[in-house]
Amino acid sequence: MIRDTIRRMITAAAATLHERGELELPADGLPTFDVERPQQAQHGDYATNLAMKLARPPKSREIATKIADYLNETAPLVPAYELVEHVETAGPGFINIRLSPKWLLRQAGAVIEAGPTVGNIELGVGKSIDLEFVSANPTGPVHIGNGRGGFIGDTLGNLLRAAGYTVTKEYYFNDAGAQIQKLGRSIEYYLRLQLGQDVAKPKDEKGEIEGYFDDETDPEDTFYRGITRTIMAETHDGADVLALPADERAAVIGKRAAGHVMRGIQATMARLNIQFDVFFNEASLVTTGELQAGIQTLRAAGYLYEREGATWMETSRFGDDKDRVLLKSDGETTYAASDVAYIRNKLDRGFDQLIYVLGADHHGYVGRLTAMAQMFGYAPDKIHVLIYQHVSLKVDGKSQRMSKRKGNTITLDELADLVGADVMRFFYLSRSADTHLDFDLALAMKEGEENPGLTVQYGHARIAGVVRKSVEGGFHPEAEALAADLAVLLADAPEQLTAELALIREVLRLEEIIERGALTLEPHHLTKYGMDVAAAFHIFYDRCPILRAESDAVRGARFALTLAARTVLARVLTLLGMDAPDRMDRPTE
RNA sequence: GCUGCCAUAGCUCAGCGGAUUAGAGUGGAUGUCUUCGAAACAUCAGGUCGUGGGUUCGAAUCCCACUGGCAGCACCA
Repeated sequence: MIRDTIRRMITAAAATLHERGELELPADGLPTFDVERPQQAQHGDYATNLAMKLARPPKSREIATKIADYLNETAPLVPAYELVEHVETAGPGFINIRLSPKWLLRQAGAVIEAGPTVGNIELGVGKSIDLEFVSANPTGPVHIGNGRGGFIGDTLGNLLRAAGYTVTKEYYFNDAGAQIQKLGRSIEYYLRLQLGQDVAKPKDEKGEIEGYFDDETDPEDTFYRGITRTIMAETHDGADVLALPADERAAVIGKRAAGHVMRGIQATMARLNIQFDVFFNEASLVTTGELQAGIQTLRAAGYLYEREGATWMETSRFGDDKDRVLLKSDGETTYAASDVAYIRNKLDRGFDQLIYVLGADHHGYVGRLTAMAQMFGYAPDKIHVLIYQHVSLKVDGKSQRMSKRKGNTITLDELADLVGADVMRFFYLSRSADTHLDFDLALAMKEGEENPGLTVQYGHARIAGVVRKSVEGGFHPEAEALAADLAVLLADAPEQLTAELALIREVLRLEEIIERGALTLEPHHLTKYGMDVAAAFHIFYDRCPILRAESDAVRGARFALTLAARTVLARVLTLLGMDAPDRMDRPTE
């Protein structure tokens, strides 16, 4: 990576100056310093604050000058530093590094040759990560809130893979426990209704209606009745299941219904290109005995105790704010019990890190998860929890909490029908996970027509169009590009050269974007970057004729820039889980 | 009460302790197609970075308090 080279160069310069006695360093060596992209292009390609870390102004200015002078002397002599054009100092002691235009342009070939692996780095090579996201209960369709976790998780996984990690994308289905019974009773109600029986909706102990139902105020909401029809078709109009003893009935129907819901969720995920390697079922923890084994282990380790008839685990010993109930007073396991078994299952699979992408309503989970890992003897820093803030729905300019009861829930499928998967992905991924997402449907639909993400796709399609046209005209873009010497572009008109250099600079930033996204677990930088690359290409395209370039040599060089841009745009779109189209339908006037 | 998150242009949002002009998209104004795709490009207008302190040579960025908003604090899942 370019930035690493710059950093090594600066470090070496400081060391050499120190040996010569021209630079004082603290006893514990070089302080940590930043190598960053200045906000303003006139300050060069990279800037470092090393001198300011070593001393305060005005002394920092002296140090900066010493280092800059040294670099200017040595850079031309060291082959590895050929990327540097000039080093200068500015302000309170910044060292600004300007890259060589010739060197920059010549990187295009390597980008094209890297193809779909462009931007890959080795940050995580040899490390494995389990990445869990969505994990919505199989009791109903996934809504636009679950979608946020889905898009963030999926793209984060892609990003981590690009950074070299081995990533398992995982979905945990809570297909055991009370909510499945509840689902069973709800479907049983609909079954009996279908059969013309006189039944009432199921109720809890307090006599309140409890379960999962279609919204009766919305004639299009037939989700649970649809599931019911499917089950009727499978069970001789329900006869097979309704004949069961009462205590088994809810479980059997619930399990069957949950299976259908799960397949529906999987279809929704597939449609949105949210990919998973593993769909893990909570129920399997029971059948394999892992649930009981986990409890045994904790008991043997002395982390369990009885209080008020229930069995608790001492998670507070490991930093959780309170202890958690493992077994209820009626002997049933809690959700936390499954969590314990599941986290152990994951850790025993040998992952170096477990990442959870969770909604803001789960932020109290962090302490509990790390405590659980420690109870099994694993280090707490193996657990990383990425919290995304909630999605609320904006109706008539007012945001309100989504509520099935109020009939203002939107499912992911409904939204995908309206705007399409690519628009959704870009819309969601443009925002940091920390921001509250007020989903304005009217705005999303408008953005669907005029979406920044489409500009990125259009950039890719536009390039594909140029390539098509070139081939039709008898040219060989790829061969010409790889044979070209881009240094010929240095003779271009200033306005053109500026656009060409801006484009290659943008293209070469991909590795840094991937590194940053992987280190901070923030996939949203990719969308911004995609727009930057697309914009750089569009400006280049506007100023620099490709096919009609003034000479064969210039044409070849511009083919190289064009194909490098295509390579990076395709990669970014793929990381974002979007299509990289070769053509797009023209918008209607 | 305790914990986490948010407040930046009309709107939706970036902004990785820095550089006398804080960015993008969108919306507004005005130009640019007999030319490789105008879903593009160019120019202009638009901001007390919620408020008040503090740390620092330097704060939208770090710390504290406050205001407003969201979420959580179950023998629910």
